[in-house]
Amino acid sequence: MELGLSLGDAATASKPFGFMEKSTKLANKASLGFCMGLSIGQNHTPQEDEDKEKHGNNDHKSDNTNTTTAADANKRKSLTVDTTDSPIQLDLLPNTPVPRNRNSSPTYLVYDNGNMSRGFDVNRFPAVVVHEDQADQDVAALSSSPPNSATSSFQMDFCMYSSKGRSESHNEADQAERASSRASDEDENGSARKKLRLSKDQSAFLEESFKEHNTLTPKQKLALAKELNLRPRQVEVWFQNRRARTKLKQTEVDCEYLKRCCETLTEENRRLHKELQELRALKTSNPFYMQLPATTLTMCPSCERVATTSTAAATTTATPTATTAAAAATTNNQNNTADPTSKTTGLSLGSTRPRFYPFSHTQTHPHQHTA
DNA sequence: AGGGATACAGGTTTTACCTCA
DNA sequence: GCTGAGGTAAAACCTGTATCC
Repeated sequence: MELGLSLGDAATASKPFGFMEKSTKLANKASLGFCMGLSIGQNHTPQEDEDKEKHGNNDHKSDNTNTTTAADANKRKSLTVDTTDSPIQLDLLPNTPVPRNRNSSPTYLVYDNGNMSRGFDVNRFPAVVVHEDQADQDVAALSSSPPNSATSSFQMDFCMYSSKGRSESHNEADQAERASSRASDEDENGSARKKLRLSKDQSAFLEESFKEHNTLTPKQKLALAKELNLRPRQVEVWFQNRRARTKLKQTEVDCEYLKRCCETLTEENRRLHKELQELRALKTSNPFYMQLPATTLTMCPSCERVATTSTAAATTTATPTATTAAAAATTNNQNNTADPTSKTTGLSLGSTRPRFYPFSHTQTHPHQHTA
């Protein structure tokens, strides 16, 4: 029965990993009670690990086979960001570049419809005390471990405490057995990449941490890893993937919102075209009504704005419809600041929207082209 | 200036698990 | 009930780039 974690580094290989201390810290938390079992067998011998490295095994093999709980079926739902129940904050500012400052975190929109129940913060994490020098050493050894450095040789079983029913525990046992069986088979085959399925509690814990800050300092990473009995690399990967999921979700929401904006604008465009046709028809059928003898309604070819080409003072003689349209256009212009597409998305939809200028004064080109 | 270390984003691959026929 | 195919989410990985020292 092997309990050590070999990281392929002579300096760190002799250093037992955090789980050796037993995860009573975490288990003592009533809300997070899970224990870790260590399965016997299927462990690599040091020789095997050495052989792996010799054969160019340059990825971070995860040799710890995790028990997959029956509750994991719901984990995905809990992990994915729920945008339906929560009030969606459509802050569609352009994607701000991720600051490279390691002490700052990029701002992602996290749709959080739940309250922080524990307010977990690894910075003030009570259960883990990482001494500075120790942390530095561990960080240097474990954080962002380069290829070839993380050939772990232990297996973990994160089994839920008895907060669930017996049948579920039975299922978990079955799944653990299956996982163990698979792991055994794959080990015999050699270099199969094993994927650790994080337990529900581990995921929840990481989620809480992610809500606090979606990037990790090396020490935070180490503290989380120790607390969850994971490798720092796993915590790091989890956060990377989590950020990617958040961004993807945000992109989907943005896309949906822009689609709605497009539909709205299309509808408005259709309406304005229709009104333009009505005005043209009116002008044709009753040219004296508008008292614009030399006026023609033309569309500016460059900006597609409707404009007159005469010198007639038309506003006072506009038809009710046209007046309404003018008022609407004015209103639109005034409300541009409230247009979400022009402000919050960072897209210049507002500036390119066709504006209806039914009548204008003394201008052959009635408007200014703005960049 | 430039080179190494590090962190991250974005994309891809692999794996576990679910659904359904 | 069992089984295999297909789909999906997530873990792990790879690569390029930016930043810091």
